[in-house]
Amino acid sequence: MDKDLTTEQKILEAARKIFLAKGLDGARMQDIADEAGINKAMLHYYFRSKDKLFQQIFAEVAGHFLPKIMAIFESEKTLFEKIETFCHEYISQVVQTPYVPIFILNEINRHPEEFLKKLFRNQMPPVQKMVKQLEKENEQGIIKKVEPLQLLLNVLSLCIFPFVAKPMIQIITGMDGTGFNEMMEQRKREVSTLIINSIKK
Amino acid sequence: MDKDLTTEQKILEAARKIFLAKGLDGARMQDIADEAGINKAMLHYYFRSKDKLFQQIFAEVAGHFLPKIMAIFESEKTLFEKIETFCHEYISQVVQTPYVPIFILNEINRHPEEFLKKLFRNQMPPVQKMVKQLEKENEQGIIKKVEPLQLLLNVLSLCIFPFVAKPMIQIITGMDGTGFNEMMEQRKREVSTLIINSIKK
DNA sequence: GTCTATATTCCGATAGAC
DNA sequence: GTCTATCGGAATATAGAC
Repeated sequence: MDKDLTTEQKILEAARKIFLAKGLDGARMQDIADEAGINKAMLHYYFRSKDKLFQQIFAEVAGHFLPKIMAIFESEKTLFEKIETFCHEYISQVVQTPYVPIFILNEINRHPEEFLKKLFRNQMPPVQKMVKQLEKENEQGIIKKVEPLQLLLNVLSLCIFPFVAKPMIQIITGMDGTGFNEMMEQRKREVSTLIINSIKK
Repeated sequence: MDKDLTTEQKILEAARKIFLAKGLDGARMQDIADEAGINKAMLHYYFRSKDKLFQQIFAEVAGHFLPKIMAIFESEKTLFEKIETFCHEYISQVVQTPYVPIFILNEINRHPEEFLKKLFRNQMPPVQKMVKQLEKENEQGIIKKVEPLQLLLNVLSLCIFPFVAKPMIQIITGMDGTGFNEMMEQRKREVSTLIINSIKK
C-alpha cells in the first residue's frame, strides 16, 4: 500500500482520499492518520493544523482540474474540434476520480473565503478569446450566433453534472459503477454531437 | 423575524436554513438555536438529537423537490410540452432556493445510507412510461430515436448544474445574485430549445 | 522523525430548577 | 415548556521521551 513513499507523501495521499470522501467538516485527523498508516501527531508535525493540510489538498486538486476546464478554448483548433476534444478528455479523466467535481463545488459553497476567490481569479478563463472565435466563425457562416456564457454552461453542465449526481443516478437506475462508466463512455459522443449540432449552421 | 410561530416551527425553519448553508457535518446545534432565537436545550426537547432533526429536514427538502423531477414525464402532454414546462418551472422554483440541489446531492454523496435509498425507491421515476412515449412519438415520425437515460440526463444537467456551480460561476464571471438570476431567466428558453431541437425530426 | 500520553477546546446531550 | 449549568465524549493540538 505505502510502498517507499516519504512520510509527507503518504500523508498527502491519505489526506486527499479522506477529504475527497468526507469533505473538510466530515474528515477526522484520525481517519487520515489511519489511512496513512502513521500516528496522528505526525500530521501536525508536518502540516501544523487540519486547516493547513486541507488547504494544501484543495489547492492541489482544484489547481489540477480547473486549468483543464479553463483551457477549453485556449488552443488554436476550430470550435468544433475544441468541444469534441474537451468532452472526450474531460469525461475520460473524471471517470478515474469521480468525486472531484462535487468535492470542489461543495467546498466552494460552504467556504467562499478569500483564498478561494484568489485561486479562481488567477485562472480566469480566456473569455475574450472565446468570444472572438465565436464572432469570427459566425461571420464565416460556420456557426449560429450564440451567447458565449450559455454555450460554456451547456458544455460544462452536460459533462460534469452526471458525476455530481452519480450516487443518485446509481440509486435510481440500479446501475453499478461499471454500468455508470459505460454510460459515460457513450455520453462522450452524446454530448459533443448535441452541442455541435446546436451551434452548427 | 420569529412572528408568532410555534417553537417547533421556529426550530424547523432555523434548522433548514443552517443545514442548507452548512450541511450536516458543518452545522452546529448552537447555530440553529441562535438562528431560532431560543436555547440549545430546546432542540433536544423537541427532536431528541441532531441526527433526528437533520433527517426530518432532509426528508422535507428532498420530499418536496424530488417529486417535481420525477413528475417530468408523468403528465399526458406531448414530449415537447413536458420538456418546455419542466425547464421553466424547475428553474423558476430553484431560483428561490438555489442551495437545495447541492445540499441534496452532497448529502447523498456523503451519507448513502439506507434511509436515503428508501427515500428514492419510493419515488422511482416512471421510466417505462417515458420509454413508451419516446417509442410512440418516434414511430409517429415526430422525434428521432433517442436513448432515454441520456435524454433525461441532458435535461437535468442543463437545468440543475448552474445552481450547483452558482458560487463558482459568480466568482469567475464577477456576476452578483441578480445577474445570475437574469442569466437563468434567459436560460429557460436556451435549455428547452436546445433539447427540443436535438430530438425533433 | 516518530511515538505515547496529555492538554485543550468544542459540541452534543442531559439534569434539574422554575 | 423554557431556561441555566454541567456532564461526558470526541477531536484538534501539543509536550516530551526515545
